[in-house]
Amino acid sequence: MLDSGAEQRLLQRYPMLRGLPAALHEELAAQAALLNVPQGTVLFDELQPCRGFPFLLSGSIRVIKAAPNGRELQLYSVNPGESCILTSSCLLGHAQYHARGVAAEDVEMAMLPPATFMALINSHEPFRNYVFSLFSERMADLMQLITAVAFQKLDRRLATLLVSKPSPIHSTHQALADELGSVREIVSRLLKQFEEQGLIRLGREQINVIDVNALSKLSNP
Amino acid sequence: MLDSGAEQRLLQRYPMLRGLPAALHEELAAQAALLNVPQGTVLFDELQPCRGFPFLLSGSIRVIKAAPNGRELQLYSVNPGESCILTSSCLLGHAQYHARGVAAEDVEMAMLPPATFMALINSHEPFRNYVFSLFSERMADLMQLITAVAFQKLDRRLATLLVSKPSPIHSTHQALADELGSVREIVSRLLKQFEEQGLIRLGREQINVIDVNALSKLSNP
DNA sequence: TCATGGTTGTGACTTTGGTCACAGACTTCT
DNA sequence: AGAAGTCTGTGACCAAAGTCACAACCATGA
Repeated sequence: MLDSGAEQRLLQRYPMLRGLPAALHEELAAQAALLNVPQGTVLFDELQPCRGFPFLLSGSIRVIKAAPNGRELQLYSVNPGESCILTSSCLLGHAQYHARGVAAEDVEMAMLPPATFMALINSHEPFRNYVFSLFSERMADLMQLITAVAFQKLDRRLATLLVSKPSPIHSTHQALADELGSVREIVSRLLKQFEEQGLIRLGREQINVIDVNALSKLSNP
Repeated sequence: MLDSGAEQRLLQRYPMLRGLPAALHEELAAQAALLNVPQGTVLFDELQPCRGFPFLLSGSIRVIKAAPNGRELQLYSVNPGESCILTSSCLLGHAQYHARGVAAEDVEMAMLPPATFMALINSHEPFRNYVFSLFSERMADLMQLITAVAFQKLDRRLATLLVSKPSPIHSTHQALADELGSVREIVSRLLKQFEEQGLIRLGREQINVIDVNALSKLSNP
């Protein structure tokens, strides 16, 4: 059940929900549940069934694959205004999750029960188009990721990661390794090389990008 | 324009197209174009816009990513009754292709213009659900592929590939390497090892799986 | 301040996969 | 039968990434 403040923010983040037919609008407000979850919470995991569709209002979610030996790889991250396409996939395919979702920061979201989500999809074309284009986007991301993992060396992928973040970057080498699907030592080593080449400057949990151009060239040669 | 024979076969392969409202049914029959393309044809490629939505009637399509150095990696393959979700993605996201599609055998398909596809999606719920579940399935496949590429050694991936095909397998080592995103020599070497372990028997363009159990265990330890 | 725990640096080593070069075998076509 | 092209086997070598072990460093709070 959403209060009117929450509903305002929902519509602001997700404008394609405006102009709903009255009945749907009622149902949306009545059925959605406002949730606050702290950073680090596992929101869903592999082999679990889906319990609903989340509209992210603030914070962000890392969607990752974890290997049995402790290594992990980030598939993508979800930000406010986007949606967890993996969840859509589960709901629409009546299947289970194939990855893990973790709150990267404190997260506030409006959770929609499956039935309401299906009603939205079926009766509101703007929302449907929104879901479709998200599918399309994520699909492209995943394919990009696959080629990166299959064909690109780690220094290039690391460079790509670095330029994709606003400098200065606050994260540990381990966290970067987890995004790339690699290990801490290798990332440390590569970062060191980048520093020696004058591309970045390293500090504790901090990376300053000095030469964006050179990094970009490395990232996309 | 479909003749009634082709339409029969289309409906047989794609039963969710039955029960269309008359107007849509007309449009489908009028707008769809029957195409025959020989093995090896590149049906679409990266950075091209989509020209339509294909219903595969016979044959199959390999969807691959090609690296600049000549290596390639198969993302998935499309068989009759399925659809090229990548194309849906393009059409629905108004974007371009992110991979290449090649006819693995001679292919017969009914090509739907974008506008007709959109009309189908928007007005026929069974078809829409079909597209959604395909999205869901492919998404799962891609995620599976990502973890395989990122975390599994090549012998395991090769074993998986071998058990997924009906024995005897007729293909060259190069073709297997292209499915895995690796190179011929490595695949030859691994196959040799498998043979020495009594898991398979090798012949020219032929692989007989001897010990499925052991291979499966390798594939999924 | 001292202990603790998280973060980083680093060297030695191993494994895996890729590259190169070339030989031998088989197929097909003339 | 001979030539050309394709497919396979293989050894030597290389590079990238991962593993292990350990030291040093920093921040925090007891």
